[in-house]
Parts: sequence; C-alpha cells; structure tokens
Amino acid sequence: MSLTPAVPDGKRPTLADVAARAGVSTALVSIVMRDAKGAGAATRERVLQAAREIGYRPDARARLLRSRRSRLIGVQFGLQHPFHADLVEGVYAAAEAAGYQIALSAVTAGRSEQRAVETLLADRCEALILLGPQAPAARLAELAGQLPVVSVARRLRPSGSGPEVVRTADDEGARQAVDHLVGLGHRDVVHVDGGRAPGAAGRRRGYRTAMNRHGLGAHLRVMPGGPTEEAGAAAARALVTAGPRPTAVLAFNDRCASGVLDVFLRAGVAVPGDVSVVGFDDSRLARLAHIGLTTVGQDVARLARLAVGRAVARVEGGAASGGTGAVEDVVPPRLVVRGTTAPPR
Amino acid sequence: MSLTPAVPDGKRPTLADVAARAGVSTALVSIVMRDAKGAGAATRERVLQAAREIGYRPDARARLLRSRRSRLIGVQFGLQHPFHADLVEGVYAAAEAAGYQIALSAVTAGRSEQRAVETLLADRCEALILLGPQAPAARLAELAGQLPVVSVARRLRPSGSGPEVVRTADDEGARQAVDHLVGLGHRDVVHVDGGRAPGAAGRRRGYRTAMNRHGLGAHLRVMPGGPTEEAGAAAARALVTAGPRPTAVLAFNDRCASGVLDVFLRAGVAVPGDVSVVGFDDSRLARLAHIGLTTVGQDVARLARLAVGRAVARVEGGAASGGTGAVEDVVPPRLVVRGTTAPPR
DNA sequence: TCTAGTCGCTAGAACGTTCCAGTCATGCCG
DNA sequence: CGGCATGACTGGAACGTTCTAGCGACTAGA
Repeated sequence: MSLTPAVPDGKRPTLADVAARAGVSTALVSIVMRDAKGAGAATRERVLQAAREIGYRPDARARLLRSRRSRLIGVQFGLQHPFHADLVEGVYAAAEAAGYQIALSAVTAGRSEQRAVETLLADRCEALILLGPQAPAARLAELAGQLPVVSVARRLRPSGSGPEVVRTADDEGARQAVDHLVGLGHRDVVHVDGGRAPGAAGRRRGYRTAMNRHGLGAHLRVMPGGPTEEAGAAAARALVTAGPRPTAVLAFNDRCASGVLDVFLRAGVAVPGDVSVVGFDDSRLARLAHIGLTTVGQDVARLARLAVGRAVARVEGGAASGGTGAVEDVVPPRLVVRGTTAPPR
Repeated sequence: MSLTPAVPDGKRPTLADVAARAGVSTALVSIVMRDAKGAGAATRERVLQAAREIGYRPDARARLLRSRRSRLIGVQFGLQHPFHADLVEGVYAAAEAAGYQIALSAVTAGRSEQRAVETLLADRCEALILLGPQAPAARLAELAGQLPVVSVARRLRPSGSGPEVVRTADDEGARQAVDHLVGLGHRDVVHVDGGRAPGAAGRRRGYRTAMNRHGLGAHLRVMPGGPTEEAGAAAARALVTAGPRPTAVLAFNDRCASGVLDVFLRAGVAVPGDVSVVGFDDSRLARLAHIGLTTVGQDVARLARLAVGRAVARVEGGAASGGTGAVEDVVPPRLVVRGTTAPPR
C-alpha cells in the first residue's frame, strides 16, 4: 500500500498509462479528465478509479500546448506592496470564478517589470493584468498591441489601442477626505503626497479642488512625500519641528499615514486630539484595532473583478471588442471613518 | 514599420516561421535560440535577425514539454506575509543564479496550501520550496515522496524520506535577545509568543533556557501572542492594564513587536525609557528609521540560497542524494541592536 | 591516399495532451 | 424493416519545442 505513483520507471504517469490500465483509449481518458461529455457513466468511473490508483495528474504544459486556448491570465505585481497582495487575492478569486488560471510574476528590487512581463509572455498568457505598472506609457501601449492588457491603479491617457485601465477615483477619494475633515471644522489641512507613485497625481488634484471649493485655497499646502512609511515620517518630522502645525493631515496612503502617526506619537502630538490624520487604501494596516486609521477605502475586490472581467472580455470577444465602449473603469472610493479624526481643538 | 508580429494569421510566430524566413531548419533555429553550440556565426546572426523581425518568442510550455528537464522550481508562499515576500525575493535571485525558473503559487484566505501545491505539481515543477507550510507533517512527507521538497522556516522531525528543512535557529535567536537584555540589566523580561506559528516553539524554548541560565527562572513569563500586530497589541494591553509591568518585552516577531510598541506609546509608556522591546525577523518594518526596532535578524538571503541549493542538489543528484548528510540547514540569527532597547530605569 | 575527427546543418521522432473525423452499436420513428 | 439520429468510443493528427541520429564537407594526421 504505497502512496508513490505505481508506474514502472520513475516517470510521472500519463494519459496513456491511465488508458492502458482502464482498457480504453487515451482520447477517452482525456474526455473523462476534462469532465467533458462523450463518456458513459460506468466507464467514467472506471477511468477515474484507474487514474486515482496510479496517481495520475494532468500535465498543465502539455494541455496548454495542445489546446488553442490557455485560459491563463498573467499578473504582474509588486512583491513588497501590501496593497498589491490584496489585489492579487481578489484576482485569484475572480479568475477562478471565470474559469481562468493565474500566473504570477513578481517585480522586486532585482527583477524588473520588463523581466516579469517577459516570463508571462513566454508562458503563453492570453492576457496581462499589471498592478500599478511603472513602465513608460509607450511600452505599455506596445505590449497592448500584442495581447489584451489591463492596467490597475495606474492611470493612462485613454486611447483605442493602449491598455485598458481599472482604477479608483483618486481625486474623488481625496475630496471625500477633505470634506470629512472640513465638516469636522478643520481648515488647516495639509496633504503629504505620493510623489510619482501611481494615483498620486489624482489625489493631489482632488485635494486641491476640494480645498478650493471650500474656500480654503489660502490654506492649501502639499508636502512632498511618497508611498512608504519613511516618506510619511519625514514629512511629519518637518511638520513637528518647523513650520506651523496643521490641524489635519491627509496622507498619500496608509503606509505613509502610519509613518506620520508614529512620528506624531513620539513627539507627543496627540491624534486625533491635536491633529487628525487620514490615510488612503483601507489596507490591513489601517484596520488594525490599535491603529484604527480613518482612511479612504479602495474597493479592492471590485477592482480585481473588473480587471479580470475586462481581460476575459477582450480575450473572448477577440480584437473586435477592443474599440468598443470606455477603456477605463473608475471605481468610487469610500471614506472609512475610524479613530484618527476628530474636531480640532 | 509595425511592431506587431509579422505573421500572416493572428497566430504567434513559431520556430518554423523563423526557420522559413532564415532559410534553415527548425532544429537549427532551436539551437540558436538556446544559445547551444552547433551553429555557425554567420547563420546564427541571420537566424537571430529573422527572429527579431517577426517578433519570435520561445514558447515556455512547449519547451518544457519536450525537454526532460523543466528547470522549474515551485514556490508556495503566504501572499500576506511580508517575511515571505523577502524570502521570495531571495529565492528569485538564487534560482536565477543556478539557472532555474521560479513558479509562484500564493496561499491566501481563499486559496489553500493544498490548492497552491496542486497547481505547482500540474506545472511540472522539479522541486517544491514551501515557505512556512502549515500542512500536517504527514502530508508534507507524502509530497516529499513524489519530488524534492524543501520546507523553509517550518521545523519538522528529521527523517530520511520527509522534506528537507532550512530554518533559522529560533532558540538561539531568542537566547541572543535575552542575553542582550540581561546584559543591559533587565531581569523582568516577558516573552509574547507566537502561538502555533512556525518557529514559535523554538523561540519559546530559547527564551526559557536563556532565562534559566541567567538564574532568572523565577521571572519567566510567557504571554500568549501570535504573528500579527493585533496579537502583540492585545498582549501589550494586558501588560499595561493588569499585572506588574516588566522592564523588557521579547516579541515573537516584528509585527507582533509593532503592536506592542503602538499600545505602549499610546498608554504613555516610554520605549526604551520605561520598557525595552525586541522583535524578530529584521523585516523592513523593523528597519524603518522612525521605528528603529532592536530585533533578531534572520539571514533571509542565506535562507533563500540554501533552500534553492538544496532543491537543486536533490534534483540534479537524483534520489541517491536523498539519504546523504543532514536533512536540515540551521542558519544562525544575528541580533540587530537599534533604538528600542536600553538599560532599565 | 586513406582514415578519423570536427563542424554545420537537417530529418524525424518524441513529449503529453486535445481535437477532428470517424466507426460501431443502439434505439426510435414511420 | 429501412433510415437515421444519438451516444460511446477510437485512431491519428496536431501543438511548438528539443533530442538523437546522421549526412556531407572540410581538415589534418599517418
């Protein structure tokens, strides 16, 4: 009673092995394994039994090679970015529901986007989903000429031939945050921005227009930041040591907000007593009970579903659907009020 | 001058297309693409030129199907675990150096380890590297019977047939931390443990033996914790509200320590003034300038290198090398002293 | 001049699967 | 009983590579 595959030599069992054992043709085994119609109930059971006995496992490569469709979607993501992790999780779920497989390719310090995409292409993906891609727009457009490409969280100039885009309405999110703060009575609201990070421009714009709309143009103040804790901490240090302290801070994202929070706490600046802080993303970080960050939530599940949906539609609709309708899905954000915001002193 | 592939129908170009264009056989094109010897310099250039012109890109699936070797290592990792992200980064680098490819398969809330492993097996990986696997030892042993398996950061009873193990000396790390704290003059050192998380048992043991060795058995105190910020925060709250406050806390890992830090800061407990805090992992979190956590560093790059090395050795050495030598690599940790530890008041 | 070795290249058979076109019963309708 | 769907099943050709022979033409040593 061994659990190791019962095939003479060390090779892994194939369709032919199962077929031989069940006394049928390989074609029929293939039918059974794919759960396709064309096999009788009794034979089906017999084949499955044989497959189980010798520990047969279909070879994904061979399957993909033969069938025209690969039903494979390549996903490029930043390994160190928690927000991407959330997105990938959603993409897995959405793809599974649509009957597609996912091939992951990570971008790290030592592995460029270029390389990540190349491996995905070599794997015969039918479509690519790029999470927060940093590559030049021209490169992305070229890629989109070869296969359906969906850019998530990176805004691109809409064009008929370029990648499709799925993103959160960053400006709208920043507006909601500002409205919330102003509604609480704040006037000195500072924005620690995200620099060149995807989405940063939109959030900056949203902050500006919202402040102006409230007649607070004179209080406009954008501090250079970034998408990391360090960036937030640096900005907060500048606020603590120099310059007049605002009554509220809108950070580029949750990690940035976390850096701000930490420096404030260390400097004895009470949150939300002395200063209110708002983040962006509603990442796991923000939800942690002991942080309880007020933040602008992105609907990650929906972004993922839309991205997969667009990719699948393009793949199944062929090139024809490339030109139809909007090439951009914009998902509305939702302010999540937690414990880091309150009326000013 | 179009950038789209110059093949009549919409199909992606193959070896045959390149061969036709260059006026040679497909076998020769294969040789050239693989950079193998057996082709003249002039022809080589001509073939490459042709390939470039029609935008040829080798098909990884077909290649893998045909060649006996796949040179593919499957990696299972926890999508939400930053420490795994660091490891994966190292694994990518090590694998590349060894001439192997990596196939990633993530474990998430909605995607079990079982499923992750299944897709890797279907992809014909030659070996599996599992990061902090939670599956029962029996299941891992069964898997190891089918192909080389390396478990990283999860300790397993050494056996000739089970998975190989690469891990940090968790007990030794805890010991270093305790030595450091005791050396500073601390006696009331509490350990917030990791519960059932991989490595937790070793760190608990190291803490206990180190305390005893220093004659501080009476001060032994292990609080139930876990690998997340919430767990650390919960333990810290208990320390702040009830019971005598220790002068130092050794947390299971950096995330846990971060939760402890946050609660302490909020409660007005100065770190390291009132209490010293030590983490574990030396993750990006600990290195952040504004946190500056004293922590026990795991040599991630080395763990990754060893894991890949073991996998490759088993693959290339065949089953023969399965029985030889140790089946466990234990990497020594290194205490990284930063700003969260100081002599007690 | 004969061998033997190297070099550049090609034909054709794998690899493990799916797809297509059938074959052979069987059942049903008129 | 003829005709003709319908369903179960099979043979064999793909899919895009790599691998094993082996071929012809040189070179070089004896």
